[in-house]
Amino acid sequence: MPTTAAAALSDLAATARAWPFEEAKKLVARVEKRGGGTVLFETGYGPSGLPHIGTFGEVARTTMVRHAFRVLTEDRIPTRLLCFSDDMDGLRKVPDNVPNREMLAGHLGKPLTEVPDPFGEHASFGAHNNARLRSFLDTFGFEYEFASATEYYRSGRFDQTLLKVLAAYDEVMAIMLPSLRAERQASYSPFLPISPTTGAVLQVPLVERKVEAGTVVYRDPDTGVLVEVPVTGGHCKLQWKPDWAMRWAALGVDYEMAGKDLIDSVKLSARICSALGAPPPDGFNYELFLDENGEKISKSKGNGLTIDDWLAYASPESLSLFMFQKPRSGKKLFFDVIPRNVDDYYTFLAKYHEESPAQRLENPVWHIHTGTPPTLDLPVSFALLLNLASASNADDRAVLWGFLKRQDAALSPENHPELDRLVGYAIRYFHDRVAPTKRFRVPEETERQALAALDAALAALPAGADAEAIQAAVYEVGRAVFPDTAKPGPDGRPGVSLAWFATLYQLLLGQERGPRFGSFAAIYGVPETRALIATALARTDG
RNA sequence: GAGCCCGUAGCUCAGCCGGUAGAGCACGUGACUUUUAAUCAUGGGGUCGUGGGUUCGAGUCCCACCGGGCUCACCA
Repeated sequence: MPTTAAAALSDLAATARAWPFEEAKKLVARVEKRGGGTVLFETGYGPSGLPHIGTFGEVARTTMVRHAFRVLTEDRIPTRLLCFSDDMDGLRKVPDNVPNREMLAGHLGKPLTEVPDPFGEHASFGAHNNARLRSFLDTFGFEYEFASATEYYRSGRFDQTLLKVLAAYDEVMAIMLPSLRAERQASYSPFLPISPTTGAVLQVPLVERKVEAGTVVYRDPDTGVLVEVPVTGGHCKLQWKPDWAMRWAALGVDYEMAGKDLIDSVKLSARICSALGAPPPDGFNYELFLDENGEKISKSKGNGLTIDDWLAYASPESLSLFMFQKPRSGKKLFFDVIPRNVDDYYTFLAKYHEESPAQRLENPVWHIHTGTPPTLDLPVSFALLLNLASASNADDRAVLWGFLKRQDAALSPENHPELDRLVGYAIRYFHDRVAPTKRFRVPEETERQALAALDAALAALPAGADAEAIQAAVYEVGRAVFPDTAKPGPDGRPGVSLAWFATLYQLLLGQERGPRFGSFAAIYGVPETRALIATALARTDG
C-alpha cells in the first residue's frame, strides 16, 4: 500500500490513460534503462519569427508531459525544460512587419544575434526576438530555462560533439544526401562556416576536412580564396537537421515533440544523433493546426487563428484545453471553436471536483493546471453570454451585467470576477465578430414615422422610467402603426403585430430578434436607445 | 512517391481497458413573458464508410478495401 499522498497519486498515474501519462511512461522506461539522471525536455524555435500559437501549444503540451512524469515518479527524478532558440541562424529575408527594413537588408545572411535590432531595444535582432519569446512564455507562467544557440556555440558547450560530427562526417553525409535533390547534394555540407570577413553564415561546399585539427576548409564565395576555420567555438554552425541531432547528443535531450510536417526531419536527425553515439530523444508528432478549410496554418499565408485572436476572446486556460485535446488528430483552429472550448473548460472544471482521484487524472483541467485546478462555478455559459451580448447590443459590461442581474440579483462583478472576465470576452467577441456583420435595414416611410413617435414617447417618459413603463410606451406607438385586431390586448383594445417588434430589431439592432424591448431599453438606457433611433432615422438609401 | 489524420444524428463532434449508441447546435411540441431574445421541460431522428476476422458479445481490437483531406520530398 502506498504510504504517502504522492505515492498514492503515482500508483494511480501508473494506470492513467491520458496521453501525457502515456508519454511519461515512455520516459520512465528510458530513464530506468540508462540508470537515472536528470530528464531533459526540449522545445525549439527558429527565432526569425515571433512566438505563435504553435509555440504555445508545444510548450503547453511538453509541460503536461513533464508534470505527468513528475507525478509518476513522485518527483524523485529531476526534470528540466529547455526552450532553445536557434538564434545563430542566418537572416534569410527581411520580415515585413518590422521597422528599419533597409537597414536589415544590409545584414542578410548574418546570424540573427549579429544583426542589429530594428526596434533599437536590444543588442541584436536575435536578442530582441528572444526577449519576445521569453516574455510570451512568461505571460503564461511556464516553468522553463531559456537557451541561446549563439551562446551555446560560442561558449564551447557544443565543441566536443561538433568534433564528433566532423569525425562522423561521412556517416552524416550518407544519412543526409539521399534525402536531397541532385543539385543540392552537390553543394550540401552539414557545417556552415561563419565568414571571418563578412560575418555571414555560409552555405558552401567543403574543400577539405581536418579531423585532427578540428577545422574545415572552404572557398570564399566572394574572393575565391581558401579559408580554414575551426568547427568549434562558434566559428561554424550546423545545418538544421545535423544541428538538431548535435544538440540532442550534446545536451542529452530526452524528449522533444514536433509537428507532423517534421516527421521525416525527426527521423533523419535521430539517425544522425545515433551516429554521434547518443540515443535520440523520445517524443511524438502532433497533428498540425488547420484552418477552417483544413489547411495548415502558416504565418506567411495568414490563415487560421493567431494566439492574440484567441486571447482577445477567451482565456489561456481554454486554449490549453484545445491543446490538450487529441493532439494526434487534425484540429481546426478558427473562430467558431473558441466558445466551445471555453464552455468545455468550465464543464470539465465543475466535473473535476466531483470525480474520484483516478478520474481526475483523466480530466483535462488536471493537466492544464498541473494537478491543482481552481474551484469555480459559472452560473451561465459563455455561449449564453455571447447570445446575450449580441441580442442586447452590449457595448459595455454594464449592459450585460444588467441582464445577468435580472436573472440572478445576487450576481455582481465583485463577487464573481471570473464571470466578469467572461463578460469582457463576450463583449469583445460581439464587438469585433458579430457587430460588423450586422445588416441595418433602411427604414421605410411608415417606419420612420413610427420610430419618430417612439422617440417622442420615450422623451416624454419621466426620468428613471422602469421596464414596464417603457414597454407600455412601445405598445402605444405600435398599436397605432402596427395594429393586430385579431389579437386583442389585455384591456380589449387592438393588440400589436409581431411586425412592430421585428421592425425595431431590424432597424435598431441589425438583427431579426432581440430581448424584450422594455427591459432592453431600461437596461441599455433611454437616452442611449433614443440615440439608436436617431442613428436608424439617419440611414438613407445610397 | 512516402507518411499521417479523418469517416458515428441535418451540422460540429464525444465515445475511456470491447458489454444494448451520446452531447452541443438545428428542428418539433409545451411552459413562462400581453410580441420577440434568453431560460426551463419534452420529442423525433443514426444498418457507427464497406467487407472480412478475433470474441459469448465489436463504433471500440486485427486485416483488406473505398472515400475525404493534409503534410513532406528547397529552407527552418
